[in-house]
Amino acid sequence: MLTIGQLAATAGVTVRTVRHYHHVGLLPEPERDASGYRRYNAQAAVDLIRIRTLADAGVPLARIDALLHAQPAEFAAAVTDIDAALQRKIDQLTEHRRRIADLASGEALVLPHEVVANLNRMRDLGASERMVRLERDVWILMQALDPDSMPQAIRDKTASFDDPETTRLFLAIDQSLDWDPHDPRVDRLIDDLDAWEIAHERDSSQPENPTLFFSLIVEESPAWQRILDVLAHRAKQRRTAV
Amino acid sequence: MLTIGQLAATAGVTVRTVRHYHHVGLLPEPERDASGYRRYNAQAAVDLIRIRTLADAGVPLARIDALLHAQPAEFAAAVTDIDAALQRKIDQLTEHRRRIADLASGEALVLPHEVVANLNRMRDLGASERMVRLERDVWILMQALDPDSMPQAIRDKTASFDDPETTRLFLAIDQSLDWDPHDPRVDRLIDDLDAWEIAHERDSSQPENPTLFFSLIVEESPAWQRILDVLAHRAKQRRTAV
DNA sequence: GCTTGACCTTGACGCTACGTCAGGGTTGGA
DNA sequence: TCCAACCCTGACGTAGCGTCAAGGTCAAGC
Repeated sequence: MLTIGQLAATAGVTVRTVRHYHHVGLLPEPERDASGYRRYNAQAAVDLIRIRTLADAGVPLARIDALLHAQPAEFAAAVTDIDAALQRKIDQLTEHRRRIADLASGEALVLPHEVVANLNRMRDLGASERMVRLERDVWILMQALDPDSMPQAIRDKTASFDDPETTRLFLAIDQSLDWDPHDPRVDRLIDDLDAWEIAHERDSSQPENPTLFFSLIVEESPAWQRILDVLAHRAKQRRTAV
Repeated sequence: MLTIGQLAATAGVTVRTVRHYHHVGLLPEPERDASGYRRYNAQAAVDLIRIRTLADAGVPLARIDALLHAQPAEFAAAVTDIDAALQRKIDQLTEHRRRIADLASGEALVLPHEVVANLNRMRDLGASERMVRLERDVWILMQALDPDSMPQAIRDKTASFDDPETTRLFLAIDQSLDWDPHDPRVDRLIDDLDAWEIAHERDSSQPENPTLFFSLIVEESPAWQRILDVLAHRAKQRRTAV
């Protein structure tokens, strides 16, 4: 007669594993001796070894019992089924590895290379890290909410760096984030931006749902709360006038 | 401001997922409105999307927070580390698939082909299913406890089928399992087996720890309890005489 | 004003296969 | 008699949420 430790050693598992199999009903509870110790016979050792043979092959515990008593045809079907499940998991993990490989740097985080290049160009132009992060977050939101408009938006943005006036405004925006909303410089910036919008009205393709983009910026800066409000108001007036 | 459902939809996850991230501290709890509802700003949406980008790539949740704030060098190191962990899992599952493929039939369960062939030959000779199962279990035990002696044991067993007397005894053993221990046929069988043992004493390489094998048989048959006892007694006397 | 359906809240169990204490009794050899 | 090594039950932890349960809130239609 074997104790639980001897049985476990025979099958190459831990004592906890044997008790777990009792708990889930995979291996029947044996008789107890006078002190309450479990006592196993040789058949239990054989049963446990057969269970481990399947478990070591990745068969879920819940299916092992049925498999041990299955006819060859059922057995083969179940094995095929389990093999397919294993393959699915492997495919999933392989996909994870592919994606992990794309995560070259923390900032990139699967943003297109052109966007990362644009962000770096912003840094070269003297933009603050805060502005770069804000811009990055806008791109992240856009990719999640409106991925179809990404290619055009990227082209527009890249082209904008070739226009000195746009670049100048961009840097002014960066500076203005910390201004008081009623700083007179804010009013001058609004005028400049309004003029710029009129000049570039042809390609004013708004995102589908601009609310989140706006709030992302507004959350960062009270001045920009006012700037966006005033600009929206003026644009509305223009449309009404027409 | 977004409700939890809107936030979840924005990032393509379930509400439960967002709450889970709050619970583990991955995403900070936002302000509540008058009725106790969570209210999120756009930054929360960006944060959640960044979290999911990593999670979708198989990064464990516990490591995501550190990764989001990591410098490029740390980030690259962590990514390499996580990639290696994924590869280990893939290798493990691949090994499972290899083993699963070996489980051609329930009876085989990774017993060597020669053993399965022997079991089938036993059936052909007229052995009962019970005897076949008993023999199979002995092989299973031997493979677990004393795999080194398997090849020789298999050769011996295979050869034994070519000896008519051994085969006759084997079938007699099968019959005897259900006999009463004091049936006179048991005594004649003991004499026959004793004579056989004497004739084959040269290759009596006992297994290292025969206890489990004996008990496997004894558990099945009271008659065999007596047979093994008597045979062991006689063998001991012979050794003493020498 | 009332109903109804969709949405929100917290709390808690379930899943997989055990690992790992905690707290306490049993055995066997020195 | 002591001590190490073993046994017992009970319960929490793991990873990442899914899925009730039981109840409050909101917005729209009647």
